[in-house]
Amino acid sequence: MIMDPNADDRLDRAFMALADPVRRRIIARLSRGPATVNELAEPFAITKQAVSKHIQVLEHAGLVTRTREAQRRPVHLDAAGLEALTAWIDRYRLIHEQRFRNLDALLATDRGPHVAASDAGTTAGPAQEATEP
Amino acid sequence: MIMDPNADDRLDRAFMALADPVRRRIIARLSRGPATVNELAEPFAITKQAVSKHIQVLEHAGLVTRTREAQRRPVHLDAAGLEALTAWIDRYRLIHEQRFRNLDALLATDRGPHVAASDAGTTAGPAQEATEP
DNA sequence: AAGTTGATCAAGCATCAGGTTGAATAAAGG
DNA sequence: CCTTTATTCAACCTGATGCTTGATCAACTT
Repeated sequence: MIMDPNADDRLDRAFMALADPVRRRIIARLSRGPATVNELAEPFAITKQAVSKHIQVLEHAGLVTRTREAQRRPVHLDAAGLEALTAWIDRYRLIHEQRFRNLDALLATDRGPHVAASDAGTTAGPAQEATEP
Repeated sequence: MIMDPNADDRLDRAFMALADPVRRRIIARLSRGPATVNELAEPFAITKQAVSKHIQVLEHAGLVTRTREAQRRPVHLDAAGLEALTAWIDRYRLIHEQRFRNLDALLATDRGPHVAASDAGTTAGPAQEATEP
């Protein structure tokens, strides 16, 4: 698959899209099946134009897709877009946990660790990085 | 400082915090161990004040914590904060996939599905929701 | 053709997020 | 004490967001 030149922008838009409670509720609704703009706008106290904009944000973030059906444009959830986010988060969660396992192993074998915890932290990694591996 | 009783606000801040490439790179760095503001600011072409603000955003979002150590304030990753985000995303990803499994089962037993796919979608859920279950 | 429904475009406005510079605080080290 | 180091606070600018109202487009319905 093609990795678009700046995957950063994709993540920017996706995380930003979920940083709004209205858009999160739209995602929650779409997880139960596609819906039109009117249907999606119904629970909210804002105009349909505003909801339409929210959907455009979600679409541009790669979290939803749209089809044509007469004059309606049903919105569908795109699970792959969500998965990209959990993939990013989980990567660093796992690196973080791995670091703790390494530290635990070190403390188990080496007796007499009189260094502070934070000091041990700064020297735990072999510094293998560039720009978001 | 009072802890807001609104879980929405916490998700707002957490997703918003990750919607910035600088803050994501800070998270990536912290996954390898704690670091000070100066260390975190070094790879960036912005001022330390700006990085300090970014760290405050991450802290307010519950993604990092800070300790005191002489005049330095090492920043530590808070894995629990990240986990809350994957938990939110995965919930709706799973609901979405479950819906597909239900739809597949329906199409396997019921012969004669002449309705459009999107129409089937709008009637798939029994509408059991309030505000983000 | 005329009207209705569904959704978007466009312009305007209030608020906020990210960045800067400059001054202020806090803890070490002379 | 004064100086250096590490970090934050305060004021300010700029551009983006979220929302509104009013007009426009596209596809049915009659």
